[in-house]
Amino acid sequence: MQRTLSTVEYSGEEEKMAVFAKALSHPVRIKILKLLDSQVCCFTGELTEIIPMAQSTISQHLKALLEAGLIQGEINPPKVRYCIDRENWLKACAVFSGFFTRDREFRCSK
Amino acid sequence: MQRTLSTVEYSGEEEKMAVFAKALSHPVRIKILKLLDSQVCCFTGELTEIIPMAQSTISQHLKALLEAGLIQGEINPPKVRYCIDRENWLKACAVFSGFFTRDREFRCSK
DNA sequence: TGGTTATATCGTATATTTGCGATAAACTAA
DNA sequence: TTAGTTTATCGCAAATATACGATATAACCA
Repeated sequence: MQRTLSTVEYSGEEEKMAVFAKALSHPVRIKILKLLDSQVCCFTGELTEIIPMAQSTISQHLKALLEAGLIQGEINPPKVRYCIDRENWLKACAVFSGFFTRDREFRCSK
Repeated sequence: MQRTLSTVEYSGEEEKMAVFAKALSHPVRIKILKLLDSQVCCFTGELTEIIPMAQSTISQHLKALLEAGLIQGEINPPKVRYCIDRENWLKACAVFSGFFTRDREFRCSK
């Protein structure tokens, strides 16, 4: 990609929100988060049984969610138990709520 | 990309949220929405003065926001006045709030 | 040690996104 | 009609995302 010399400046909030939004920009990642949030499942294997996608693809999506900070992985050999990263979940919730409601009313509780 | 025969099924909510999230997955689009929301500017030209990016690139991002339904464009020759699509804005707000708080407390007002 | 299980990573192919300059399109004004 | 203004679209190149199968890794058990 060609790029100009001048770079656009973004606030921390804008960049953080873009990272969270990118993690949420694929429906299968939303589905995974909902499954984890509802405690229906925790292990990768359970996800691969529910979602008809290659195991490597699921693993790739889990990595994306990990890197965005939305989930945590706890190694439980030979399995890995995934769960929502509540701290960042709240952060994401606050970022989106703040964005959509700005100077207007907003609430975000656990 | 290779694809298996079986396709993953997504709910309307999951797909709608992914579309909104994708629109929000680039910091410059977040910045544009914030500028439009704060009424600081409305015309494409004003955005190109504030954001150091090629006019064609800004126009491209505006198109992405239009297609996601987050903004509306009102032709005012030879200019185009952009503004937040409040109806879909509220829809997006509800989708994200619902997602992040699920069975827990949540509020989303204009 | 070797085999099993669960998950991650690699390599690859294709699709999509992002950015730019150049150009087209739509309209106004002279 | 012609020129000017503003915005959209085209064409291209580079980067990133998405999906898969194959393979590597890590831990356990026999």
